[in-house]
Amino acid sequence: MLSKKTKYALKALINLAGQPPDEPVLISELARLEQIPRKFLEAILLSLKNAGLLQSKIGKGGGYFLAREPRNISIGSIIKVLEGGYAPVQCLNASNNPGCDECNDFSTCGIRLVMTDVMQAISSVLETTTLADMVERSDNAKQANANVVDFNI
Amino acid sequence: MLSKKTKYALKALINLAGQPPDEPVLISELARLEQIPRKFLEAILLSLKNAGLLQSKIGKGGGYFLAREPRNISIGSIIKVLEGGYAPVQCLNASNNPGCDECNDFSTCGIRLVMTDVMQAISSVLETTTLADMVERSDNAKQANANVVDFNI
DNA sequence: ACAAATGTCTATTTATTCTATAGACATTAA
DNA sequence: TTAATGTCTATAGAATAAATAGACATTTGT
Repeated sequence: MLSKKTKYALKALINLAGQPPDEPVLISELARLEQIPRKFLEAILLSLKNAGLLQSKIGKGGGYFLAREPRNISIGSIIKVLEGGYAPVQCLNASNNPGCDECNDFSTCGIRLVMTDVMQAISSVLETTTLADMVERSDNAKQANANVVDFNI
Repeated sequence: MLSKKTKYALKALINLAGQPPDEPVLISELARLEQIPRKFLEAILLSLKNAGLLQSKIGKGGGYFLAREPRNISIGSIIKVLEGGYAPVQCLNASNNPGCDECNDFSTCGIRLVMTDVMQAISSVLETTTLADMVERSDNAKQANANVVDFNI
C-alpha cells in the first residue's frame, strides 16, 4: 500500500509536469494547490531532488521544477525514492539486504519464490509507465467526463 | 510489503499443507516448529478459520487442519484475509471503500488509474498461484540444492 | 553591501499501525 | 469430571508514518 508520503510526491510531480521547466514552482504554492502539509512536502521534494528527479533554484524567483521530461520519469523510479523499492518482501530488495527474520533458508523459501513473481509483475507495470502516461490518463478521463456532461446538456 | 503476520500465516499454512488433514496440529506445536509467538499465531489461525481456509477441532486430540486441498487455496485468498486485500491504494479495495483522503476526484485520479494496472498485475499472479504451488517450488529448490551437494561429493 | 525571498537541514512531537502478551472462557474427548 | 485444547476480549509495547518547529544557507535584485 502506497504511503501518504508517496501519494503526496506523485501529486506534486503531476502538478510540476504541467508546468514549463523554466518556471519554478514554490514549495508553498505546491503545498497549497495540492493540499499537502508544507513542511512535509519540503522533505518529500528534497528527497526527489537528491534522487535526481527534481531540480531547484534558491532565492527570489526560485522553486522546484522537473529535472527531465515527464515521459522520461517512470512511476517506478518515483516510488523507489519514497518507499525504498516495491518488493513485497524485504529479502527481494536489491541492495541493503538484511533478509527476513522469519526465514531460515533463503534459497528454498517458498514465500520468496512466489513473491519474486509478484515483484516481476509489479515491475513490468511501474517501469514502463511514466509520469507523462499518468497525466495523460487523467486528462483522458477528464475529457470523457466533459463529453458526458455535454451530451447531457 | 507483507506484514510479519501474513508471513507467519503463510508459514503455518505451508506446514499444515504437509500434514494429512485427519491429523490436527496443535497451535503450540505450530508455534514451536515455525518459531511464531504462540498467542500471535492463535489470532492468525482464528482469522484463517473464520475465512474458511482452516478448520479446527476442540478438546483433546484437537488442533488445526486445512479446510481444503492446498491446490485449491490461492495465495491471494490468504493475503486477503491477513491484509484485507492487496490493493496498492485504499480506493481500489472493493468493499469497505472509504476512498483516499488526498483525492478530490475519484474518477479522474491518475494515481488510481495507474495503480489499477498494478493491482491487476498482482492479482494475476496471486489468484493463479496456490499453496500447493508454493510448497512445490520450495521442494524443487530443496531438491536442486541436494543435487548440488551430491555432485560435490 | 544589504535585504528579502527562497530552499536546506536537524530535531522533535504526535498519531497510527503492527507485534506481542495476558488471562478468562467454552468445548470436547476420554 | 477432568484434562486438553481452541476461542475471545483486552491491553501493552514497539515500530513506523505523519506532521511540525525553527535555525541556517544561498541567491537575486536593488
